[in-house]
Amino acid sequence: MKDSVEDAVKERAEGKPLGKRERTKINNREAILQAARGVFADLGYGATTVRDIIRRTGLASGTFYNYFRSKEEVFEALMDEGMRRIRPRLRAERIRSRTFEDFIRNALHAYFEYLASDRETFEVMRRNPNTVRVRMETAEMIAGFEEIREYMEEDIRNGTLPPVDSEYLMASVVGLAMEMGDRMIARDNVDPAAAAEFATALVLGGFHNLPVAGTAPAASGADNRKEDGK
Amino acid sequence: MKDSVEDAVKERAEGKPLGKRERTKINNREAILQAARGVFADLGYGATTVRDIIRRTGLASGTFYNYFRSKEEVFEALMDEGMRRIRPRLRAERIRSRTFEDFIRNALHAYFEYLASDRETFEVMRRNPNTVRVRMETAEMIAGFEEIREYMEEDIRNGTLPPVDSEYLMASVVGLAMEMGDRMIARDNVDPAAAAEFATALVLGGFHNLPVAGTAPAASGADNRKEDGK
DNA sequence: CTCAAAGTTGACGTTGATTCACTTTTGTCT
DNA sequence: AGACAAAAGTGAATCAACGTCAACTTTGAG
Repeated sequence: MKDSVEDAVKERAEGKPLGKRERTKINNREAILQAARGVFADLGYGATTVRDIIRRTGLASGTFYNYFRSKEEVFEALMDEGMRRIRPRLRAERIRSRTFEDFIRNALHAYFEYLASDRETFEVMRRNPNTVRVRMETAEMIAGFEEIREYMEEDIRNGTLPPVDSEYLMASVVGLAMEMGDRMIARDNVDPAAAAEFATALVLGGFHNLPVAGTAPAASGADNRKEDGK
Repeated sequence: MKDSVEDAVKERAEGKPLGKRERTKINNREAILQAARGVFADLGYGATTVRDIIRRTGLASGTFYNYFRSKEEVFEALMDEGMRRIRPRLRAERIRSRTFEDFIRNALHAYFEYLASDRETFEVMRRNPNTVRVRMETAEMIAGFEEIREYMEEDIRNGTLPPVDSEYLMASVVGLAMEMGDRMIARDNVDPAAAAEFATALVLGGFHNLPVAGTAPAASGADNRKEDGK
């Protein structure tokens, strides 16, 4: 396709004299992913067909299958890509955060900021004529969530965080962030800082009162009085 | 199919002498939904075909289309059904709850309780060989979420809840509950009470500190202490 | 008992998925 | 440079599922 310039740059940058074969392979893969991003965003995941994707690339239908086995795999690749971009940021925030509070605040900021910047990729999950939302649990995704959970466990071990159910806590934060993120993106003027602030306040305000794992769910005074005055 | 007994009961219960025509219509629809529940749970949403569903009912392919236009519509019907079962419970909790805290606590209990009881329907969203999760934003779903948001607005008006961004708050609670619910269901021994307690503590611990809507979210520094003491 | 309306059936034409024999491109070796 | 083998691209062909519809069956009213 259009080699020369970009590729030459790429070559030089990496010091590796990529052969033309390698280059087109990369280009084709990228072209497919790019096309897919667009089609998914336009038609929604359910409605797009492999052919819709190929059509946008100009490649032959057979070629597609040299790169991906199905549209699902393409979608997976896109999600993975997104997650791979976020994870290093989270890790960075983790490193520079001293306390659990810091980490949550910084991580949420990083997440909403990222989301706002890469809108298109994630709009896949909304922009659906039929309103079916999809989320794929790719290896990268699972690993990302698990990493967050591990940070929490660390904080439990070092006492910054009470010994709560780390899976639930991770799920809460993730669920909250994703759902809020969807709404944020849907708004007219996207304000990641505000969203992050909101989420942070909610999570940090509450985590001290969480029921402590292992203990009978009775403890932690503030709540769990199941309405019985009837 | 199998009329007689059940139907007779149904008839008597409603006082309406349903004709055979009406009855089979109901039965067929139910059979399709039932079959779909099973197939979705077995194969995952993406992989199931309309014909997989029909096959399990013994009906002819054409008949399916007398009831639903596509597998999406079936899925939608299933989701709607779930939501229609939950909403009255939430509404009931709403009525008997005096404060925002009460409502949140009771609603979360109701939700996790329900989820545990109707596992199969919602396992659709997990049990996926490919790990694609789907969620459908049906009219009923949207209305349900909106209803929750309205309760929150009410509480803002009557002062039980500070004037926070109700859409975000609703999204937070919903996202948190759904994600936690998924994990809860995946566990060996499902304990809705524990899940509800966890979620309640998190939400209620935090809502006092939420940034107040309308106020400029201006400062986005590492820590925004938004204490307008109310 | 008769008949029109309602509902069911499954074969059929379409469309998209996936394969694969064949062609073109690339890199290597002389 | 030229020849050749391996890699990659191509699109016609095959296959599966979709959704329709003309023909058939059941229902219920008269």
